[in-house]
Amino acid sequence: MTDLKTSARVQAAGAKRQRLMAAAAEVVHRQGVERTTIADIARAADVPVGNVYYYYKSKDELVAAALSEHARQLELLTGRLNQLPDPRERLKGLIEAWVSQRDLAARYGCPTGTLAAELDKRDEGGLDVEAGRVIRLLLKWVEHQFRELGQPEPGGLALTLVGAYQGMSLLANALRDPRIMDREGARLLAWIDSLVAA
Amino acid sequence: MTDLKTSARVQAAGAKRQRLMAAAAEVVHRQGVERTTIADIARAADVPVGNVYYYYKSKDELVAAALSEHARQLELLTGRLNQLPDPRERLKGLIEAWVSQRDLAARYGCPTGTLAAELDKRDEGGLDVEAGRVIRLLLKWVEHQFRELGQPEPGGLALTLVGAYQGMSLLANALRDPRIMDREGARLLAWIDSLVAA
DNA sequence: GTCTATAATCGGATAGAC
DNA sequence: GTCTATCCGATTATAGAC
Repeated sequence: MTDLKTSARVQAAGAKRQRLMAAAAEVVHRQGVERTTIADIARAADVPVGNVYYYYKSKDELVAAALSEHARQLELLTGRLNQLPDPRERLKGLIEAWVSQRDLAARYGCPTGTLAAELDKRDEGGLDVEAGRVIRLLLKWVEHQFRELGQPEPGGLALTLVGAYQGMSLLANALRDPRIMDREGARLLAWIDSLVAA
Repeated sequence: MTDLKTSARVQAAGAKRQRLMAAAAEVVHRQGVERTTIADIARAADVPVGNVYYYYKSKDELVAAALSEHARQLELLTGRLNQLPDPRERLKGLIEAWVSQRDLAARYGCPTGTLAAELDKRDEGGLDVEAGRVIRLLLKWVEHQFRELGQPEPGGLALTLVGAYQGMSLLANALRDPRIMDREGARLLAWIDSLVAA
C-alpha cells in the first residue's frame, strides 16, 4: 500500500514536472524567455506558482527544460520519418512537417530558432550552447539523409536546407504571412526532387 | 549671438538624440530589447541616465529609434549599391556586404532579423509592424534588382535570397561559427551568377 | 536643457507553515 | 510534497532642483 501510494505520488510528481516542461516550451515560444514569468508557466501548467520551485530550482532550469522538450519533439519527428525507406522521401517529409506548422511559424517563428536567437544574446548560463545543440541535432539528421542520397557535400546541403527553414520562418513571422511557408516549402520540395543521386 | 548659441544648443541636442539612437541600435543588437535597460543605452551614448527621457519619452520610443537607425543603415547601403550599373552586381554587392559582417552576425545575428523576431513576441505597441516594414524595405529593393535582371518571379526570388540571409545569420549565431556566413555567401553568389537574364 | 532623487512596480527566489 | 507570504533587487518613469 505504501508502495502504491509512493508510486502514485511519484507519477503525479513526474506528471507535474512534465506538464511544467511542456508549458515552458509553449509559453516561451509565444512570449519569449524574458517576457515569460514563472507565474505564466505555472498557470499554463496548472501548477501553483510557489510550487514550481520544488520541481525546477530556477527560471533557467525551466528554459533548459523547454529546450529539451523541443529536442524530444524533434526526435519524435525524425523517428517517424526514419520509417520511410527512401532518404529523399524522409527529407520531403521533414519539409512537409515544417509547412504544416505554417500558422504557428507565422505567428511566433520556429520554436527552436527563436529561442536560440534570444539565448545567444546572453553571456551567462550557457543555455545558448544548449540551444545550439538542438539545432545541431537537426543538422546532423538532415546531413545523414543527404549522405545516404549520395550527395557530395551533405554538410553544406544540410546547412542550406535548415538555413532556408529558419529564414522562411523568420520572414513569415516578421511579415505575418503564412503563405511564405507554402511558397518556400514548395521551392524546397522541388529542389530535393531535382537532386540527382550519385 | 543668441542665434549662434541657440543653433549650437540645437545641434548639441540633435547630436545627443542621434547618439542615443545609434547607441540604442547597437546595444539592443547585442543584448536584445528586454535585457537592455535605459541605463545601458545612456551609458553607451555617454548621456546621463535621467536625461534620456528628455529625448525619448519611453523605452519603446528608443526601440523605435533603433529600428529607424537600421532602416537608415539599409538605405545607406542600397544607395551605394545603386551606383553600380548592373543589377546582378548590385545583388552580389549586397551579399558581399552581408558576408563582411560575418563576425557580428555569428555573435549576435542579423540586427534587423533578431530584433523583428523579438518584437513579434509582444502584442502591445505595434513595434513588430515597424520591424516588418524595415524587412519589407530590403525585400522590395532586392525584388527590384531581380526584376531588372528580367527574372520571371522577382518577388519569390527576393524572398528566397533574404530568407537565405536570415537563415544563415541565425545558424552562424546559434552555432557561433562565422564560416557559415562565408560558405552560404559563396553559394548565394554562385546562384546569382547562374541566373540567366531573360 | 541638464541632472538627482525617488516613486512605483514587478518578478525571481526563499522561508516556513501545513 | 504543497502552498502562502514575503523579501529583495532591478528597472521604468517622474518630480522637481539647478
